[in-house]
Amino acid sequence: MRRNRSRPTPQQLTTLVQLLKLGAAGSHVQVSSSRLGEALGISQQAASKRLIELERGGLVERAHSGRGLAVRLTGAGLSLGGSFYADLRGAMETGERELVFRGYVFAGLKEGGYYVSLSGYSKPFLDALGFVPYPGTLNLRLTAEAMVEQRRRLRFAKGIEVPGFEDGKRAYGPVKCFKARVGKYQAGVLAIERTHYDDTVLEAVAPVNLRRALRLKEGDECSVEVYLD
Amino acid sequence: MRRNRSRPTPQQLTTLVQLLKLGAAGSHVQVSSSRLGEALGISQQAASKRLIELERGGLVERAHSGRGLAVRLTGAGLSLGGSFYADLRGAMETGERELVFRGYVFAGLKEGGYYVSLSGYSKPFLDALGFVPYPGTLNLRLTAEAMVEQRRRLRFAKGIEVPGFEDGKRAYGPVKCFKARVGKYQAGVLAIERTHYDDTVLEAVAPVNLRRALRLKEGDECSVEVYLD
DNA sequence: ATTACTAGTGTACGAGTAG
DNA sequence: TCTACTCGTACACTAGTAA
Repeated sequence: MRRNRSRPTPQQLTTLVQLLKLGAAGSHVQVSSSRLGEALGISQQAASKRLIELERGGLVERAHSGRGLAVRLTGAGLSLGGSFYADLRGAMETGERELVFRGYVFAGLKEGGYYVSLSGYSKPFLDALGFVPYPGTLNLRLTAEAMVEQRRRLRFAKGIEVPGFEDGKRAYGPVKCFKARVGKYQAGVLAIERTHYDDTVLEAVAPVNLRRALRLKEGDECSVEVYLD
Repeated sequence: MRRNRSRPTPQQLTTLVQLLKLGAAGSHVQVSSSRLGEALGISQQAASKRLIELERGGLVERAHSGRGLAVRLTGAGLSLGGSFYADLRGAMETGERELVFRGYVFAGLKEGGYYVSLSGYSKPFLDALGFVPYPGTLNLRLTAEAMVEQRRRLRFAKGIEVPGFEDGKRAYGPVKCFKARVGKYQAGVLAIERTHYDDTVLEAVAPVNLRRALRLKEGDECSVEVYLD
């Protein structure tokens, strides 16, 4: 006996997820088998076959439409994708909702500090965190491997989105942040993700100059509580 | 040429997700290849091979431990699982954050009504929705297929968890609900999921007796706004 | 352009089994 | 019990190509 046929194959599942990413959840999405294949890293022919298989299994509706296909998940497909998503969310969001970081104060690259200093971010930050940040960040260098791993969780946690803005000259993108606490001060942590290198740095903002308020010097140890929601 | 080897195979991905569900994100998890195989719907031998492949790819750490194996995701594995999750979340949470339901008032099975009438739920509901519910629910029968599909989204949306309680005799489980509005009244919608049949029913609660307040009779049409977050 | 057939091939699988 | 080897097979894939 091969496999319980009532269970979707990994191929079916990943194809379904890809279709969800393409927006085939609510309404029909226009997709060609070559584009789908490209997105999945397989050939056009294999993508075509996968769609046919998904249709056989009652997971998608498939109709020829102009140059390509119009595809939409059926109720069964949505159920499958939805429970897969719900399961994964349960797995990813398990654990503490509050992370304590410990690291060492360092000057940093003033990247976050630059953004916080822009007056256009004041209102968005007030809405997101409940305070207007002091124009400068407290940078912590994370050395312990456990801390770096913990930092990585912030990449994939939802966080709070601070919307971007334009000032006429250029546009400033949205920033993901988290509510936090440093010592007795209400604070926020910025999750600006550019490179994997960033996982050793934690950037905190607060209504006050944290460095001065807590009398922190370069290299001092410091801890930050981050609230995941 | 087969496939771009830098991309995980569907098999690798689903195995990784299963490991995440088993809690291999933060710390090592004790798992036997047969149990993993069972969870994945494959044989013990295949599960063993998949773990070896994942280790080869640098996605998990694997160590023999007593009777079975101790498995943990590496940084690369967490990154992969995390971005997969983030992508899927983006896909699933796309669309309106506010759903408008339209259906017909009917007597219902009084299931939700029974729960709301229990005094032990009063405080949890107050915390979750901001009001103590009138002991009875307004039941809407959804007939339009679009409404039923929309109703299905509530199954997989996160919602607000109303914690359960014990009253000495028995324990009452947690209930998922959403903030909502019926006419001019602040309300809530209960998402008690027992069977797929439930997707044609929407159960609303409010601080007042909605049926009386809105002068609704059996079979009257009525609409409910549900807020997904 | 497309979709999707056919043919041939690599591989993931289950079964059996050793350590 | 466990893990994980070998082996034979079923199948998902790529390539070629028709419509």
